Amino acid sequence: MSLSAPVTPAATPGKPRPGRPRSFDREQALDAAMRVFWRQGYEGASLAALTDAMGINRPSLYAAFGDKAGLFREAVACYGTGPGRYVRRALGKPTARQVAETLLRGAVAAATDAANPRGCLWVQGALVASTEGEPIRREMTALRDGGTAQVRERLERARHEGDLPAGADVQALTLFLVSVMNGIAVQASSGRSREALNSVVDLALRVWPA
Amino acid sequence: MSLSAPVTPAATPGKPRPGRPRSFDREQALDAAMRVFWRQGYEGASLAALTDAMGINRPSLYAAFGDKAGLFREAVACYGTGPGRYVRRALGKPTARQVAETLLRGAVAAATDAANPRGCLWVQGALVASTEGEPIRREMTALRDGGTAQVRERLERARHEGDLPAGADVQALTLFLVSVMNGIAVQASSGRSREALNSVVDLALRVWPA
DNA sequence: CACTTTTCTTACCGTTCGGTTGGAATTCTG
DNA sequence: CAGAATTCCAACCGAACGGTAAGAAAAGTG
Repeated sequence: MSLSAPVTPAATPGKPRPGRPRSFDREQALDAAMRVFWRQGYEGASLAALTDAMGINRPSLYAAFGDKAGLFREAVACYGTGPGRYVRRALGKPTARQVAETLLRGAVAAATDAANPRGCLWVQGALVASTEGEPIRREMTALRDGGTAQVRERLERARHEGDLPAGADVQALTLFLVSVMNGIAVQASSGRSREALNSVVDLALRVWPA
Repeated sequence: MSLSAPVTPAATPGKPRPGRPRSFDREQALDAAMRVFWRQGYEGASLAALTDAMGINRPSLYAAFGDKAGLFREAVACYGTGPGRYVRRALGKPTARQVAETLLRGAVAAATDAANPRGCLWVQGALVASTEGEPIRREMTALRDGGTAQVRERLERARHEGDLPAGADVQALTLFLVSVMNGIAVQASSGRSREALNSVVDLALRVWPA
């Protein structure tokens, strides 16, 4: 196969360090791992499935990412700057309604993107776990709670800015928003179409005060 | 321990059959298994965890339930006649709004019952799975889809009965309802309080046309 | 009391799990 | 080129996985 590149190309040409350069692109491998965790969950994703998708073997994985939990954490972070980046975008929108709409439409888009697994890694990555995976499950719960808190703070600000009615129940609105997003993720994971889920968003937005 | 009953009591005194009677209550063991699947999911629940919670050993489990998948299917059915029985109750309500409210309040109640694991077995029992568990995951998706279809048919009927506006988008309303229920399940599984989730229901019901 | 039927118990089966070891390969440094 | 540093690869580790075999134990039936 004279078509293939040399067996050991410097994947990240960055700076010349001593020692043999790694033969794979770390970010690319991480992206592949993210998709496996996305489809199979933290515990369902076996090392064999991961290394297979990443195109590397076990010791390389451990050298680059520590262990399975470390790889998962990085994959989740990678999700946040990739498919989940709509959350940060939404929080920067000028009005509360735009925040809500961007969150909901973004959740639908991310969870039904044909180029990716269906659903949401934050939700289905570790919704339940065996006793062994329990720490990771708690981490994911905490991560989701952190996101929820950011949304609540954003809406709180909107209320002070008069962007939401003074009497609006920000806590309830936040939880409603996040719950619908979670429901959309479950539905998308079950195969529901993007159009169907956007009609759910249409209805959810009717709740919005302003 | 003279307090304990005989080592092998006829658990289901029903009809005297030949052979040694089983020493455990099948329904009680099934209930215990259901809780383990509920907490850990289909794949996360190990045979060791199951037999431990059920108070029986492996061969007894296999004799009574076939295999792990068979036990899971029975546990899911048991959930339907137990914690999930609110769905059937909701479908029998006279008005569409009562159907919706019973579904939503029931979802909150079932997912936050202190006597049970948090969340919803239908959702978190097999939301994702490894390739090995994929058939079970599909079964659960189909089961949820079946429930969704029943809700849609019920609302369709309500529309024909004039209980919903003639122009109401029944499909969208159904999906909205089920999505919010799913979101509530995810939130409950993450530890959200019953009161907080009932405030989500309050908001969701504001969408309701009638 | 045998005899049949069913369940219970112990111990085991092969496979897969997450993780590691040791040496060959590949690079930079001198 | 020698030597240090790092990675890659094959093979392996003990533990846990789902599932089963074989025989002892407990009931009904003559």
